[in-house]
Amino acid sequence: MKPATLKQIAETLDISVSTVSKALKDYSDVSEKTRKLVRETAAQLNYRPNSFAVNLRTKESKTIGLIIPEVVHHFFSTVIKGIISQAEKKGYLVIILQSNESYELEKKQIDLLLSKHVDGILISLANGTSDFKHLTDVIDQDKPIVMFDKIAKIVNCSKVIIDDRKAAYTATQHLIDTGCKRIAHFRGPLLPQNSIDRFLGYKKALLDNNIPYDSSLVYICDCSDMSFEEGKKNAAQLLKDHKDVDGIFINTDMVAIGAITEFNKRGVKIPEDISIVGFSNWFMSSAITPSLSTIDQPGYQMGKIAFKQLYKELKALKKEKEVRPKIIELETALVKRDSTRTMVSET
Amino acid sequence: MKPATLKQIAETLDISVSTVSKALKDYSDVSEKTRKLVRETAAQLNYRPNSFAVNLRTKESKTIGLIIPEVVHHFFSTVIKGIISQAEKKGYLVIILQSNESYELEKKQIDLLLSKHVDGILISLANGTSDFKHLTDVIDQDKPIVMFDKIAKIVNCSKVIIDDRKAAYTATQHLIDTGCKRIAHFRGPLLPQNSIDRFLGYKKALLDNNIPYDSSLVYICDCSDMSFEEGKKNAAQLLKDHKDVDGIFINTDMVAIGAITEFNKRGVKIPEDISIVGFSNWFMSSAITPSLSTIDQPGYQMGKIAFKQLYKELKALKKEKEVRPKIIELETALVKRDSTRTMVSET
DNA sequence: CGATTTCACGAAAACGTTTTCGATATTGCT
DNA sequence: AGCAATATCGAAAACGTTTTCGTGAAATCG
Repeated sequence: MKPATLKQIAETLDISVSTVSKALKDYSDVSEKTRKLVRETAAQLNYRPNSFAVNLRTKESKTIGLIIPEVVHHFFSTVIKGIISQAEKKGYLVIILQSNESYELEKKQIDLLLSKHVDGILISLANGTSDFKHLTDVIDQDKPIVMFDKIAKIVNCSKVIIDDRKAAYTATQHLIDTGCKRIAHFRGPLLPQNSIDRFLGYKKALLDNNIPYDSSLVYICDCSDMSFEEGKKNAAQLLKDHKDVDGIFINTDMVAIGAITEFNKRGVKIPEDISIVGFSNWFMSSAITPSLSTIDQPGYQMGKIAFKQLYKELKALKKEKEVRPKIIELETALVKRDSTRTMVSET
Repeated sequence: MKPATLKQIAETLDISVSTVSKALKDYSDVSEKTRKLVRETAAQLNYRPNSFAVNLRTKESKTIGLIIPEVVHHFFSTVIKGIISQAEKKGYLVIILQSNESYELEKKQIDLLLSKHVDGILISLANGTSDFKHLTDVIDQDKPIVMFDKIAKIVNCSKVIIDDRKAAYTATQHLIDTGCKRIAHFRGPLLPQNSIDRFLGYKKALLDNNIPYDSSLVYICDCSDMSFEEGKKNAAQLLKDHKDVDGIFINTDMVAIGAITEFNKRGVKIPEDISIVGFSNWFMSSAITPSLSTIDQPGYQMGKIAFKQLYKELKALKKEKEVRPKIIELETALVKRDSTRTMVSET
């Protein structure tokens, strides 16, 4: 019933444990004959190496930790999928923890992972995180850590990101190119780097086009699990505050869809009265009416690449090689749909 | 740099390893004085028990495995969230694997988890799974396994589910109550139990109301990642085949939203021309226009309860107690929205 | 044929913990 | 004082593996 051990194989064949171990691992100093014998009886006894013992001996668990702000989120779950599929290919399993966008929780989760001795950590930062000691602690323990999407520039580790500023610039430029003159921005929370960068990209695009930046056109939303509602609320508020706005660049698709729903309800025509560009290319963006122009953010690929980088560092560390942090930037793309007008030059 | 061990604490205090271990675990046979001393130096040296060694000794990893058909899925990610939040409370970590709705992969994932010696397994079956040896194998190894949502009735283990048949019956009855006479059904794949049960509930509701069952009104969709498209396609097909249909009960919200999108595009009025009830109460159901009447399926709670049951069995097994499988049925609720008419009695 | 190399194997330590069992020292009691 | 009971500790085995090192036998070579 219980899985067999090396010792049991050794006893049935009347050889030593060491030889059995070596036979199973194709060491050169065991004859072809006994090697075959060992393999056969191992199969017979349904031998499975006891991973606990292997871990203890080799000091690695072949397991990595993954911390994300929120599991129930289309973008993040896509990233997760990319990570676990890639990890599995390399024989790694992944333990998922959630920070719930809380710095305190994030710290606790890191601690949990360290105490479980994962080989490395993949993390996307919580919105609330502004102190990074818990992260540098990981690095100090010689455990590789790579951040993705929501990163901290200041921490010296590998990161895989997109160029949020550039993407936001492109999005805003698209609004301008299609004739928008007065463009609002629904931005994300104040702390996270990508929400800052998207804001900056928006601002720069305005200035480059000689459109004055007006801070009263910038609305904040938490992007929590209420983002759809926030989108509706902001849209309603915007209609009250600024009747002259004819375009909005919105920090994330879910909020944008909330806004569209609100505009639809109030008879505001999209894109004629107001054009909208979202961010992420969430699945629903193509389903809503009108479909949402947005920035495509390659989640699956981001997960895949993040793991690949971690894996590289894992291997390097094993060979005692020095690893230098790498910043990997993934390409984004503007997806033009029905929530923005066609380009003037295209008509 | 490297974490301290019991031995190091013992040496600095010039006592034995055993005493240190016992002091840290509050054994009664160590004096208050040394206990305090040990705790202090442990903190000083930043001691962390080596989980590999603990695992080996105690034969448990405080880790469970979770296998789901698809991570990028609103319902499942909600379940995942319920599971990890509950597991964390009890000091368990969870390793997530994906079956991609493939039986072969599912088998492989189970094997992976067993070889990693997880303490128990939580699983929602792949659509393709019709043989269950890989699951009974787990039970035979005395590892607890509990299924949720997509289960196999035949396997003798705990399950947490909803009453799909009843919920589908309620949904269909709601269509009838609001005046629908000819009701179609977009069903899920043929194998999974819940897709079967939902179909049966639909059928029974018809018969109980003396509406003849017409198999040509039943459309199948895979519910893969293309379900939105499938919804559109089925809706279009339905319009071609049966102009007289005035209500549809749809296996899952995503497909229903696809259908709504298609109907909207073709000018079919919902709920006047065709009423629709979905299944799951996916977030977007309340966002789409018209908002979708649906069956609320408590994903978060399902995850929570599934883990709780597994935890119970884990504890029972530790005490060598016999555990008898338990079937836990969660309540669903009909959520009435704008895709169905108001009840005749309510007007 | 003696010396050296190669081959095949085993003994044993090590990883860091937990737990049983015994040993000493202290206390309480008659 | 003598004895039992209790408090406090340590030695050591065990969990199952990996890996180093040593050893004898066989093979090779001059």
